[in-house]
Amino acid sequence: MKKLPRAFFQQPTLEVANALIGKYLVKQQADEQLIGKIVEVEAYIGPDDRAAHTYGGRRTPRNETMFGEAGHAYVYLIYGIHHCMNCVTVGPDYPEGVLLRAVEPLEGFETMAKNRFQREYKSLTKARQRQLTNGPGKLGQAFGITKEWYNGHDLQSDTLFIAEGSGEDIIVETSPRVGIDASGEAKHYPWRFYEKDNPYVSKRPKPRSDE
DNA sequence: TGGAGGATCTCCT
DNA sequence: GGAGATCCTCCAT
Repeated sequence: MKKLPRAFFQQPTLEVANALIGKYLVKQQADEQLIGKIVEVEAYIGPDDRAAHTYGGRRTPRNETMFGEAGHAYVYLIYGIHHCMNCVTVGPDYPEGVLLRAVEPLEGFETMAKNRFQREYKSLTKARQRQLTNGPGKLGQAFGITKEWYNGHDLQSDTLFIAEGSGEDIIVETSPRVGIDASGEAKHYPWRFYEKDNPYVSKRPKPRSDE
């Protein structure tokens, strides 16, 4: 399992987002490893991006991590319930990052099933199995990533990091982002990246534009 | 299989 | 006071 170096995250945000598809999210939990292949992400480029928490350089206690060094985790609470994980990119004082929207479980199925549904994996329906990690809040819960423990976490550590993938060929597609309808121009930016035809991708892009 | 509505923290108006 | 980078349950097809 080869950890991605900090230099990877210091590239331009859109390049990092594109390159993250197919990489592995790894968490060391007790004596078990949780591994998920990243299949869907979104880029958030603060200063110019109305949809970002850091639009216009807005700086609050919540998003302080985004202003720090690249290669750290920005974990925030959304709707008061769900934890979502981002990778901070570029560098200090450039509040940009990539939201991890979905992963495909590769190792640690039992732990993920327990974290999500308090059930054994084999007792889950097919639909539930797919719902383990096919959304930003879901993967956060499956991996046990909370803002209390992991906001500001250095991804060079051994407990939570991003690793090189298998090297398989991956077809990456792009689309506008999800869930940001009220964000003006930025909602049209094709800053969502996902692996073509992967069943764990959270949502299919809309068949047609509704504009 | 899909749409409506509720849950409940953080920040802005 | 209200909306949000969401997800779950319930109910109707």
